[in-house]
Order: sequence, then structure tokens, then C-alpha cells
Amino acid sequence: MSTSIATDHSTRDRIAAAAAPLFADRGFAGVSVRDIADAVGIKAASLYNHYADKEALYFAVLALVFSRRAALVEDALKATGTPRARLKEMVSALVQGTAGDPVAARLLQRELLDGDIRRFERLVGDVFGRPFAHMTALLTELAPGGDGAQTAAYLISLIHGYCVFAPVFPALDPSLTTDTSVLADNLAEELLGRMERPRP
Amino acid sequence: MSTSIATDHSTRDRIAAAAAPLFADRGFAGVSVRDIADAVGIKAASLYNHYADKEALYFAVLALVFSRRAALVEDALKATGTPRARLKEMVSALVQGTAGDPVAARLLQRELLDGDIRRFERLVGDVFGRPFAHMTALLTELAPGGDGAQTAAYLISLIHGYCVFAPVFPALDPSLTTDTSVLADNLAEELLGRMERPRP
DNA sequence: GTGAGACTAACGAACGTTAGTTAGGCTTGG
DNA sequence: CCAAGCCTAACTAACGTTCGTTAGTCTCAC
Repeated sequence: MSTSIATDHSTRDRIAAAAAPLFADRGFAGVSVRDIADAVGIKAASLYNHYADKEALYFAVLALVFSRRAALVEDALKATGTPRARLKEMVSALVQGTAGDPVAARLLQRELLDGDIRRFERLVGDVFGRPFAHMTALLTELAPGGDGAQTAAYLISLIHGYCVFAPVFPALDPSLTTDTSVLADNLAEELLGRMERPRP
Repeated sequence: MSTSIATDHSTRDRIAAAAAPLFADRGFAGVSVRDIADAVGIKAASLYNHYADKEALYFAVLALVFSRRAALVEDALKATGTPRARLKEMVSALVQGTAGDPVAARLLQRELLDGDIRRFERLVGDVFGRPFAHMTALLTELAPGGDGAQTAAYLISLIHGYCVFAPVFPALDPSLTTDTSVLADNLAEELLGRMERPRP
């Protein structure tokens, strides 16, 4: 209503793109609309030609970043091949989507901190529900005896948690790897190992 | 220097205790000193009789909350008994320290987001370094072939990640459990299973 | 015992700054 | 020519912080 649609490919999107890393780094309250305007190269007041208020801009950023991230995972789940290859592909896409896109990862983490149940439900319904269901389906297919959804939940938790902790690991123990491709390999191998031995 | 020592058990600590859940819920920038003062039942100006500024208060909150949490884990590591029992004790303490103390968990998550390398190093040196080293030692003792530090890192990542995601799980899949004692049991069993089979 | 002086910790008021937001005018591409 | 989009200027509200003051408490010399 208050924002134009015709020029979405232009300034409106540039604003969201510029705001994303700022919100990811410092959070909603930590970023001023003047900061965002500076990053775009316009004045703060001009933002209001494109977004109703700061919150609307924030939600637009979430939609932009998360839809991009969900698409990445979902693409990886379309891969064909041996079960082993498909699982490795999925794990690697998950790791890549988290470690390789810190803006998305940090925004997600902040959303988990600041959001309420309503926001979570919208997030799941809009972007994360589908890839999660597909992950669950793949894991259930590969290990019919186990609980695919639960395994998917553990997998996501571990990957996300690891990427969140990664910056502290060097301080905790210098031998800890921050190479996320190693993480992906370890996780895939671990999952495959569990599947070959049915009862953990 | 700027704050008294003789009355630490009184107002100064009450301020930190009242500020902790606020900072945990809304972050440093999301909480005003007036909010904190209201929670304590004094005026904002009076806070400055006890803390030099808002940031000093924030660091005091971190010290208060994290030292409490680290002590919990370290106590659990002092348990004696069979290796199996000690590991279960440790995992359960880790889960309890995260799921059972959401203020600490959320503050930690925010610190991982907002802190820089210097802050991480101080955090590790002051509180988290010792329990992590003890965890590593226990895991290495129980599975001499494996990499104890790496396993500890995975363990912490998974537990923290799971507790962070827990609020979204019901929206993702109603079958997912948010009962953290189940999580503790699963993790302990999984670790024990891996140790009995040396090479995954 | 009591009053003077030092100290603590509370207060209301105000400081300067920055926040998000709005109004209105200038510029310019279609 | 006109509307879309930028600008300057301004607003109110809230921010962290400082100030001067005051009420209460403790310690002692007298």
C-alpha cells in the first residue's frame, strides 16, 4: 500500500540488500535507519518512500535472505543418485547454507532469540517447512527404522550450533577445526554409519 | 573503584540479577537503563551509584550468569563411578545447564553473536576454558583413539543448537520432542555406542 | 550520650544525543 | 506535465548520563 511495486528490482531491493548484513551483525535494535540509508547512499527519510517503517523493512530482509537460503537446501534435495550420494549432498548443502552464508545464519539466530511463536510459525510455513519435510523424507527413506524428523532436527541443531560456536573454537582448543567441509564429511559419515547399524 | 565492595550482596547484586533476564530476552541495545531500574525498583540515576555505565553492568551480568553455569558443569565432572555413569552425568549436566537455564543460554547466544575475538578469549579464559578442558579429558579417557576435543565441540554444538531451535520444533513437526531429558539420554547413548565401536 | 562529620544510596531534573518518523519542496525521466 | 523519488528540515520520544540534593547510617571525640 504505502510502497511501490513497480520498482521492486531497484532501490527497494537495494535497501533490503544493504540492510541485511547490518541487521545480521548488530540486530534490529542495534541498527538505525540512518545507518541503513548511509549504506544505500541515500538519506534516512527516503527509506520511507519504499517501506512503511523500520519493522516492515526488517521483515522484507528476513524474507529476502531466508528464501534464498531455503532454495539452496531444496535444490540440493532434488539431487538423484545413490542414497549415500544424496545424503552427502544434503548435508553438504546444509553446512554450506549455514557456514557459507553468515548473514542468513546470524539473522536466523537472532530470529530464534527475538521471535515469538507467531513469527516462528510464519517462518516455518513460508520458507523452512518444505525443506525440512523433504529432509525428513530422505532420512526416513534411507533409514526406515529410525525417526527421520528427529534425526533431521539433530542434524540442523548440530550444524547451526557448530557454525555459531566456530569463532570461539580456536580459543577453546587450537586443535579444533573450523573447516566446515570437514564438518560436512564427518556428519555424513556418522549418519551413514548409524544407518548401516540399525539400532543405536 | 567507582563502586563499593562492602555491600555487594545487596543492591549491586540485585541490579545484576534483575538485569540478567532483561538482557537475555532483548539484548544489550534492546534494554534501557530505565527498564533495569524499574525492574529493581529504583530510578535510573541510582544505578550509577553501583556501576560505572551500562556496559559495565552488562559485563557484570555476564560474569554472574556464566560463572554460575560453568560451576554447574564442572561439578558434574567431579562425579566418580563407571565411565558410563560419568559420561551420562556430564551430558546431563550440559543439557541441564543449557535447557534449564534459558537466561544463561540466551546470553551466551547473544554473546556469540555480538562479541568479538577479545571477548571470546576473555570468556574462555575466565569461565568456559576449564570445564571444556575437563570435558575433553573425560572424552579422551573414555575413547583414547578418538579426538576428545572435537567430540566435546560437537557435543556442545548439538546441545546448544537443539535448545536454541527447541521453540521452533513444534511448528516444524509435531512429533519432535522438546523434552530435554530425552535429548540427554539419546546423546549419552550415541556417544557410548560410538566408543564401543572404535572407528566411525 | 550526643552531636559533628563522613559516607552510602536514593531521588528529581536536566543535559546533549540519537532514535524513528513526517512534511514539504526540488529534480527529473517518461 | 506529472508523479516518483530524492532532499532538507523538523518533530517527538527515548536514550545514556550527570548533576545537585537529601535522607539515612555509621563512627567517634567530647
